[in-house]
Amino acid sequence: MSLDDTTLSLHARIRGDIEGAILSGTLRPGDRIPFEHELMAQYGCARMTVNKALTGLVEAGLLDRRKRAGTFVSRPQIHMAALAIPDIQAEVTGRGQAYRLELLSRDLLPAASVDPERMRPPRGAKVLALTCRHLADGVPFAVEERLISLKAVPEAATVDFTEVAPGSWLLAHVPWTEAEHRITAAPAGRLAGALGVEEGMACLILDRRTWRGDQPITHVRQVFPGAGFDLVARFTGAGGPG
Amino acid sequence: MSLDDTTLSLHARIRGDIEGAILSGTLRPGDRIPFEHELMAQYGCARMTVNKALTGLVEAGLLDRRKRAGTFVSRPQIHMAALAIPDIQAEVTGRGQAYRLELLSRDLLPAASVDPERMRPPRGAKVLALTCRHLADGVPFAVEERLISLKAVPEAATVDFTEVAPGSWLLAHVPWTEAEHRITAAPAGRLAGALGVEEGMACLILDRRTWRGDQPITHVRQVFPGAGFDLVARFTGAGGPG
DNA sequence: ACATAAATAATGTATAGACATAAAACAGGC
DNA sequence: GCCTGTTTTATGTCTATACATTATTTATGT
Repeated sequence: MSLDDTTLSLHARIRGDIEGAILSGTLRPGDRIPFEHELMAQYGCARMTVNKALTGLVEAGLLDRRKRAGTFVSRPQIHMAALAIPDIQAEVTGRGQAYRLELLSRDLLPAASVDPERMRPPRGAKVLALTCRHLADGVPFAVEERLISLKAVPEAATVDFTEVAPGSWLLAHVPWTEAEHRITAAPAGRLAGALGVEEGMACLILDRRTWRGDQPITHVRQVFPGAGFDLVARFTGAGGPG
Repeated sequence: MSLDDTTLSLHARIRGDIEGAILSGTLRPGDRIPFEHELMAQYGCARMTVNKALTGLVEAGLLDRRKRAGTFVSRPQIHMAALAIPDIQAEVTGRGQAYRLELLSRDLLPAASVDPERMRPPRGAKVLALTCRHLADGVPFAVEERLISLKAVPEAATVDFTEVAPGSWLLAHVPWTEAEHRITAAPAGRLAGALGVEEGMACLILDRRTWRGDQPITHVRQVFPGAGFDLVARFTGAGGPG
């Protein structure tokens, strides 16, 4: 089962063997895998080493363990895929295109005047409202309206967002604990005018809200022309297709 | 820092303390946390116990460790959010609406005739091609074109997909290791006609491909009318907003 | 038969110690 | 200064052992 082991620690090799057997289908959901003392004998190591491998696979969601009963292959239940939070600036420059940012508006709003559908900042907090246009090789390809709670990110008030895109800056500086994405298709309206597309053209709208604990950090609505822009999510892990 | 500990194991408490300090912002990205021997003294336990807590936080992506240098709070780099793979059937019935499936076409294709952009099945494999329409309370709201590699899922050839939606069946029966989603906005075209929307109406198109190892399992293109249908992805974890 | 108690067998947690490994710090020698 | 070894130090891995916990099995008393 195990391949080349010269570079791998033993617990990583045990883990890899079992993971491989599960992902290849040799071990199927519900199957019991050998007891710790059997794996000890099989690999000629201490129980703690086997235990470390199995504990890791439990955390990864591949195994379930029950005292006295044994260790079993989990039934796939995490039907999730990862959607990369698009860092527009990094993606454009990563493709070798020239990225340019235009700051169309910048306002400081009191918390009370913020649409609660978009963000519910704490009472009395100030909110920075930005409207930006993103250009690749001089051609506009995205417009974004963003709210940033200065209660959560006070440093944002002093950042020059004509140089670095607000999304890139936030990605690098502020950790979040919760995020919600909402993806919609809609005909080009008010915002899409700045993209230079025809009225009524199908556009992709990405709403993203992030929090740290209970505190809202940012809300952004990004509008992309439907033609030529996809959101791509790629995921490696265990689950079931649908 | 630690709250109630009566029910938690010591390594879990250490881990929770550090995780809490990171998520609350007390510890910031790049900060060094105490050395193992300092945490040993602080919690009055063995190094292995501290090590187990820290190793778990490394696997969770919250910490980075460098020999000789110490242990540091990770810079948010996992800019990912989870996009639930939509189980259309479960979602509709979960909202208390009546779900109905219409199988518009069912074909068995040789591997060679499959568009390689959609799927690259192994030579000689047969591919099941399905076209379905999903209805909620009698109203069509999604159309899907799906390919299923019978090499990967031979049982699919015998399933009656007029009863259970192919997505739901695959979710329950077939594990995958890799998935790719591609989300596009486009005006209603050929497929969207079956939705009963006007020509040119903005639609949301979701392409999903899944693999187990190198082997392709399924490709599906689902078309939703732009009005009234969002994809929502919610994620709890550590990262940075953008 | 049936409820209850005890033995058993698996995982869960923790320990103290040992050696390996890698990167930073420090020394010399040029 | 600059390069090159050497030492130091923190993490990485592994061991052998101990006791705790929990679900199952077996034994026991009525």
